[in-house]
Amino acid sequence: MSKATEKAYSLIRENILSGTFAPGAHLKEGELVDLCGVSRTPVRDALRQLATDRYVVTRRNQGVFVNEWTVDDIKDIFELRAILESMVAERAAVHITDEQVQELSEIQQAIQAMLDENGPLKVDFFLEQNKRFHAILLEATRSRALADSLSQIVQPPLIAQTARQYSRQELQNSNDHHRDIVAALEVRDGALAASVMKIHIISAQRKFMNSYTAHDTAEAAE
Amino acid sequence: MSKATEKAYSLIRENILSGTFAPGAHLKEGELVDLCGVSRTPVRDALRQLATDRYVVTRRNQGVFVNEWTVDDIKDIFELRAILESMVAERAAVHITDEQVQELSEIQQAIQAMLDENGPLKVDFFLEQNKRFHAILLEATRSRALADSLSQIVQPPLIAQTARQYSRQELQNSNDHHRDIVAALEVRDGALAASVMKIHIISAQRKFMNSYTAHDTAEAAE
DNA sequence: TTCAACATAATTGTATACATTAAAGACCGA
DNA sequence: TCGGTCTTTAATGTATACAATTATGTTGAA
Repeated sequence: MSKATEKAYSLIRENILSGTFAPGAHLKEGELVDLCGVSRTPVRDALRQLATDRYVVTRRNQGVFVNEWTVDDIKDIFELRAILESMVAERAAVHITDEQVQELSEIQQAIQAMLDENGPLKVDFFLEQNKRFHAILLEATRSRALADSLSQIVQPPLIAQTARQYSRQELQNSNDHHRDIVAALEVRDGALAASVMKIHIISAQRKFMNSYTAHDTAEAAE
Repeated sequence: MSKATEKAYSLIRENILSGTFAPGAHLKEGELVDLCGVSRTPVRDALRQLATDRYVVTRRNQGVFVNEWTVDDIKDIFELRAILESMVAERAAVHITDEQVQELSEIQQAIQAMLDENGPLKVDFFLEQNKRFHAILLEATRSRALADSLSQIVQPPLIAQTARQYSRQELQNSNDHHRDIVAALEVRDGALAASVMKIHIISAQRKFMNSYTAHDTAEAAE
C-alpha cells in the first residue's frame, strides 16, 4: 500500500474500531475523501483492502458498508482459529529453532512482569506482545498457506474491539497458556503444544462470548 | 465487481491460468489496458482482487507479479483443504436438508452419466459440477467463517491449471468419493462424511503432485 | 574495465472530470 | 389515501491527465 492509501486505510479502520462508523453504516467515498484528505482513488484502494480484511463488505453499485458480525459468525471464527492455531503449534514444533523458543519465552516473561506490576493494566502492551507470540509460532511453521488463512481469520475487528475488557485474571490465565506452550515446544512436543493451544483459543472464545453478550445486554438496557 | 472490472479480472485471470502470463511475470497496467479495452481504474481494481485471490502479488511502487507457487506451498494448501473440507462435511450433516442431499445425489449421477459416455472427457462439465457439489455442502454448514476461509484456499490457480490432466479413471475415483459422501449424509453421519471427504482431498493431492512433478520433469527435459 | 553519478524513460501513484447507475421524492391517477 | 411512474439527485463506476517514484542506460572518472 502506498502513502495516501495507507493513510486512508488507517483512518477508516480506526473509525470502525472506535465505533464512529457503526456496523452496517454506509461509508460514502465523498465523506471519506473529506475525512482523509486524499482523493477518491486511494480511498477506493483502501476500501478494497478493508473489504479483503473483512472490515467492510462491498455491494455492487451501492458502495461499502461496515461489516456486521453475528454471534454465530464469531463462534465459527473461534472454532476455526482453534483448529488452525493448534495446527500451527503442532507444525511449529517440527521446525522451530532454539532462538525462536527463547524469543517466545522472553515474550511470555515480559507479559508476566507487566501483570505483576501494580497500577492499571497495559492492554496495548499485552495485545502487541500477544500478536508477536503468535507471529513467531506462525513463522516457525514455514507454511505460507497457514499464514494466509490465519491472517484472514484473526485480524478482524472482533479481537481488538473487546480485548480491552479482559480482566487481570483473564490475561494471567492467557499468559499461563503461553508458558505451557513454550514448555511443550522446548521439548519439541507438537501434540502437547497443539492441545494447549486449543484450550488457549477456546478459553479466549469463552471470555469473548461472555463480554460480548454482557455488552449486548447493557446496550439493550439503555 | 462492476462490468469493466469483471471483464479485466476474467481476462487477466485466464491469461494467468493458460500460462500466457507466466509465474513471476511483471504485469504492467498499460499493457493490461490494451489487452482488456478498459481504462486503468478497473484494471487496478481487478489487480487488487486478483491479489486477494492470490493469483498475483503486489510490490509497492513496483506493480504486480504473477504469483509463484512452490511444491511446499501446494502441499500446505491441500493439507489445509483436507482439514477444512472435512469440517464442512461434518457440519453439513447437522443442518443439511433432504432437498440439498437430493441435489448432491443428482450432481453425482450427472457426473457418472458423463463418465459412462464414450468419446472425449468433458472436463469443463466435471469442474463445474464438482464446484457446485462442494458449494452446496458449504452452504449447508451455514458458516460464514468456513466459507470465507475456503474461498481463500480453494480457488487459487492451482486446481484449474492441472485438473485437465486427470484421467477418466481418476475422475471416476473422485466421483466414487462423492457417492460415498452423499450416502453418509443421507443417514446424517457427520463423522463418516468427514472421513470420506478427507480421503477425497488427500487423493486429489496425490493426483495433483503426480501430474505436477511429471510436468516439471517434462519441462526440464525440453 | 569498473564503478558511480546523473539524466532519461517508463511505470506506478494520485487527483479530478465525466458517465452510469441506483436511490429518493414529487407528481399524477385511480 | 394509496400506488405507480417519472423526475431529480446523489452515489458509484470509468476514463484520463498529472505527479512521484523507480528502473534503465549513458557518461565520466578512477
